[in-house]
Amino acid sequence: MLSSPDPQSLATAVELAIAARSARLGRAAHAQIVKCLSPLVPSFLSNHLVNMYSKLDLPSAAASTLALDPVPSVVSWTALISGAAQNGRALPALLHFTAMLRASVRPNDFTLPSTFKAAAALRHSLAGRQLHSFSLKTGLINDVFVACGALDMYYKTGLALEARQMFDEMPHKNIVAWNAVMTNAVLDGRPGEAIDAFSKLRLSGESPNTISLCAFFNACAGASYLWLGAQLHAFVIQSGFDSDMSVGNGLIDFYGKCHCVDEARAVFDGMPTKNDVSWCSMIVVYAQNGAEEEAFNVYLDARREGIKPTDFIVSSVLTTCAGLSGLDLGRSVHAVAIRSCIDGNIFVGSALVDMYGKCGSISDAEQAFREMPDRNLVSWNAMIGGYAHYGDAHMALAVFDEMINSGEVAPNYVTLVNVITACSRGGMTREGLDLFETMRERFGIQPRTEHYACVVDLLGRAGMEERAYEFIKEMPVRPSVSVWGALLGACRVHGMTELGRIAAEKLFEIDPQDSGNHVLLSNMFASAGRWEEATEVRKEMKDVGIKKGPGCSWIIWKNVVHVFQAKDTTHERNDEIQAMLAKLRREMQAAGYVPDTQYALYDLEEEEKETEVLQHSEKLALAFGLICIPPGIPIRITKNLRVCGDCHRAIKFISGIVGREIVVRDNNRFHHFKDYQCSCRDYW
DNA sequence: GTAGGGTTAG
Repeated sequence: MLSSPDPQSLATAVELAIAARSARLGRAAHAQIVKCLSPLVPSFLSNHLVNMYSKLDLPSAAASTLALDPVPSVVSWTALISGAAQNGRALPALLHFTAMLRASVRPNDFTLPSTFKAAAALRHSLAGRQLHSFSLKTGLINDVFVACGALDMYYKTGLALEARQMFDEMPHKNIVAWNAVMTNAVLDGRPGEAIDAFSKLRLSGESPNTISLCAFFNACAGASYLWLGAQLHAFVIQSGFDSDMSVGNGLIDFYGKCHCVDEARAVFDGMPTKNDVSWCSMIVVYAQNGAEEEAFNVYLDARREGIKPTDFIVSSVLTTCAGLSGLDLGRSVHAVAIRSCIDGNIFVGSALVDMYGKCGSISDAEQAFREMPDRNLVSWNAMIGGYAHYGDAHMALAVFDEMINSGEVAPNYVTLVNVITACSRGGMTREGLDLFETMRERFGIQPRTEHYACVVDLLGRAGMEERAYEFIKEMPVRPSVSVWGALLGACRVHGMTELGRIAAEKLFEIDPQDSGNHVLLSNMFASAGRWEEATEVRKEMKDVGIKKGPGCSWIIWKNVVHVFQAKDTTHERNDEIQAMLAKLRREMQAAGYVPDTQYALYDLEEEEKETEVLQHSEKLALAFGLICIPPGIPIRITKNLRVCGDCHRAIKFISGIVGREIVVRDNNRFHHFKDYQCSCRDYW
């Protein structure tokens, strides 16, 4: 007969399974232990096994292994509790702790930190206090690990005063205590306090470690302290910390939040090893700095590198797709989410609702919303925002009522912005005003400047510009750019040139460099035939050195973004596009279309104006779409400015002539064109 | 043999 393996080598096999993070190896080691040593499995092997199952996040295997130990030791219990706490199962962790006490096993200095962590995760300050007094009575609080656990727990349960007091009273402040102070200051939105703690830490003679550095960069990112963070980056390079992955990830995020995209990329490219967090951070840097295409490319690179699409990555990329208005890209990411079994994650779900809403597929947004296993405030806001974008005020209000009645979550200021915007787009002026006037008493939400802007927009769209102006004059807070911008936009649509000029001048005062407002004013004069004033505004822009961000429209076809500017002839299929435009012009005119040349931007002869409006970017993009997208597939165009009035009329005609569905998303809302009609019913 | 503080998203 073969000699059995000795218990020590069996323990080694269990440890190897942990190191390899392999449940298969772990189960094999367990089977071998049972085969060789049953029924007398020594307690120390039982400890190893519980630890192994806990670390591999197999909670029921861990619990049943412990249950089969006739005398489970403090080590087994501790492994069970810490496994639960580390893997986000805070309530089971606390339940194990009480079960341990009931079994008359005394917790030790290794048990308490994990238990504090569980109480902190549950935001349960009473459980935390109870654990704290337990630590005091047993004297375990004198252990620095236990004290740090209590400190962190007090911060996370919102008792910052108790936490500070504990910290001040600690006889020996180790690096973990300092780090807990810093990370919690950042989490609670007090980056200055974290930076302050970092300098005190250095004065105390303690050396910062990678976690202190992460917290520091995080604080600099939150406060946009570019200079301070860049200085510490130099220190990081000197001290060799830059090869650490977490520090690198923190640096990427820091530079991204300070809008230094190239620096973030340089850190990313220079990292010796990258993980999913590094890739995700890089995607977010591009997405949050207006480079959605680049963000999507980084995602594709990550997939090619074999990076697992995590819930973080997928929700970030979905936001990118929303920004690009890339419905097909978004759908493909949705498929990835399903295959990776993360479509039930609340972040992913909300991002899906948001993406489908912003890409104009409201039924998909609704479906994604209804299928979410859990919903929170952000999910509801995304759904209401989707209907607002779509211009369906009735559905936005219906979902809003459903949210209130469900009692799941209370609305916040974003919710109110979305509902009032929906009322504005859908022409429900009375309902929108009612919501604004009662939001404070009904929902306890203080109106912010965003809400005032919504109301100005609401009145302006309904043709009540003068009333909107009176409303602005009576505002208790200083009107922001968006408030005056809403008035200017309304004046442009309704040809209220004089009031528009007042709004524009206020805008120039607040933000003299913004090109959009100058262009809007100039266009308004042009529409009114006041060419001299229009030219004057343009000239002023040139003199002050304002660069005009070009208006452009784009269309995504076969994963390629095709961008067009007005009068753009640079596209490789320009000849076909021009031929298509000429053909459309003839057919539209036969159907009764007359070009609306008030939207031409220059003082030209009538015929030249007609040619000018024909070359607007949305028409070029549409012509391109008609050439390459097969019949039956809706054509989706996105524009970075508001769609022009002539283009709106023309596209209504074209949708009927070619018998196709055309969806235009401008910076304001969606227009679904079908059979000579638009979903906005010409009210926008 | 068992433990603490961490980077990314809607």
